[in-house]
Amino acid sequence: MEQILPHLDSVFSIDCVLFGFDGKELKILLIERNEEPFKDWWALPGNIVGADESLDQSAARILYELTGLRGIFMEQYYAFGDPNRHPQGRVITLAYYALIRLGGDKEVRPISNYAKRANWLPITDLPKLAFDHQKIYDKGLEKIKRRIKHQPIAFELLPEKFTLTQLQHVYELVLGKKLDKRNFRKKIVSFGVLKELDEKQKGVSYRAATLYRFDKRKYAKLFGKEISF
Amino acid sequence: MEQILPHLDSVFSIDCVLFGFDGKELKILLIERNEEPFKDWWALPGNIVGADESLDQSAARILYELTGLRGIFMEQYYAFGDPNRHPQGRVITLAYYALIRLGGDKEVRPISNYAKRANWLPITDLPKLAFDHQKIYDKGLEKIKRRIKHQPIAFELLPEKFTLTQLQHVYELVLGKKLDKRNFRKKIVSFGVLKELDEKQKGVSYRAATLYRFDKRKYAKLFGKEISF
DNA sequence: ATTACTTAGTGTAAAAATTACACACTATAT
DNA sequence: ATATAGTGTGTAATTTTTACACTAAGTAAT
Repeated sequence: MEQILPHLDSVFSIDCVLFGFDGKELKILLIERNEEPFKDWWALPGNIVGADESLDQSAARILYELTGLRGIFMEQYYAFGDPNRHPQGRVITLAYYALIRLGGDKEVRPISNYAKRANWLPITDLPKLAFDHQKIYDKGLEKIKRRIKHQPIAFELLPEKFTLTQLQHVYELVLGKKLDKRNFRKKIVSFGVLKELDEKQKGVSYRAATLYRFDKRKYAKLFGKEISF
Repeated sequence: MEQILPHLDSVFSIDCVLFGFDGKELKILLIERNEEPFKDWWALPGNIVGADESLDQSAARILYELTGLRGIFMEQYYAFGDPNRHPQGRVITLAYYALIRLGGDKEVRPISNYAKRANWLPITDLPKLAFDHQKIYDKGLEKIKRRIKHQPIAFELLPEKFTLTQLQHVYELVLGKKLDKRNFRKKIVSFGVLKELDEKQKGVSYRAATLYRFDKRKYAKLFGKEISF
């Protein structure tokens, strides 16, 4: 984000709310700033849009630099441009959210000159954020709440193969409320975008659940029809 | 829009899709450009964001300069920033839509140095647009299609007092499909945000319909509950 | 005053979707 | 074998959505 302050009239940046799900909690990736303003505060990762980058490319780059991940689902959702949102000058920022399956292989590796460190923090217990980043985060959460009701974005937070209980768990965390198990299954299956696999969950000390996969083909065919939770 | 091209690395502008309803058709306000690039083409009105303006303020100013109207409902909906979207340099633009009741008092008065003239053109018959403005418009229409299903924005296109048939007409034009009269009335009334007036339509050569008004108070009370069409 | 015309305004039955709700089954661990 | 923890399933009641057509009210013309 707003770490660099060239003497231009205005700066255009992108800030990202990276939502991660580790099987248990919904988290976002925050960086601890190493520079003024807001030194030592937690902030959303962001950066200035490069001269030859599209907006989506820029967002993907920012995410890559911070996590080493590519091919992550990201979407812009709101531009913040209050003249006073940055204490040192005019910075208009476009917010993106990203959805990431955590807890496997890849570690977050914060290699950034303006960040001390980066951490996945549960959204249920966030620190105070720098700039207007609380507002940006709030709007991002709002956005995915609406999105998850109509678009198949929940799968982006899960491994390729998942159980229906895990899927329900994602919905519950994002929507912030409990859902009925039987009704949830009935509905989600009725959309016809899940493929039931001949495979069971492994490594659990109880009856293993059936694994499912999101079937992009079927979804593409449905396109136009509205999914609705 | 992008008429001025200072020698900056990047320019940040706002483009507006002004939807107007005159009781019959849904129209948008387009300007005919007087300068290269795209001289003589039709384009969405837009301008560069001023140094001390918020984004919403800037959008409101652009609308005011073109129409003389203030206090119009506007909302940002998408940022377009392809590096090649403007032939002469990097211009990132944020798109707003506005909803305007046409056909009364106020005339559109295009006083702009870069426009020959401005015209309300029916969305059913639009000319080719400059830059990527077709894409911007398409996305704007998409946006209000979704919005009108969940938020009470239809009223912005109507006079303060309107008939249910007029309201239905707005929905039909935006959604691009016919709706059933009885079901429409049942539903819209069931939301409980309309106030039936003791007043009838005037100046029609047939039975006058009852007038209604959008009741902001009632709507505010419902806030949180979702309207759904 | 009669008539023709145009839109307003209304109800119901069938179908579909949503909700609320509880227990037996399966696998593992001890 | 037993305890434990989560899987997986059905139904009835309610609500919502859909499809559908005629009478009433007012205006205009004769």
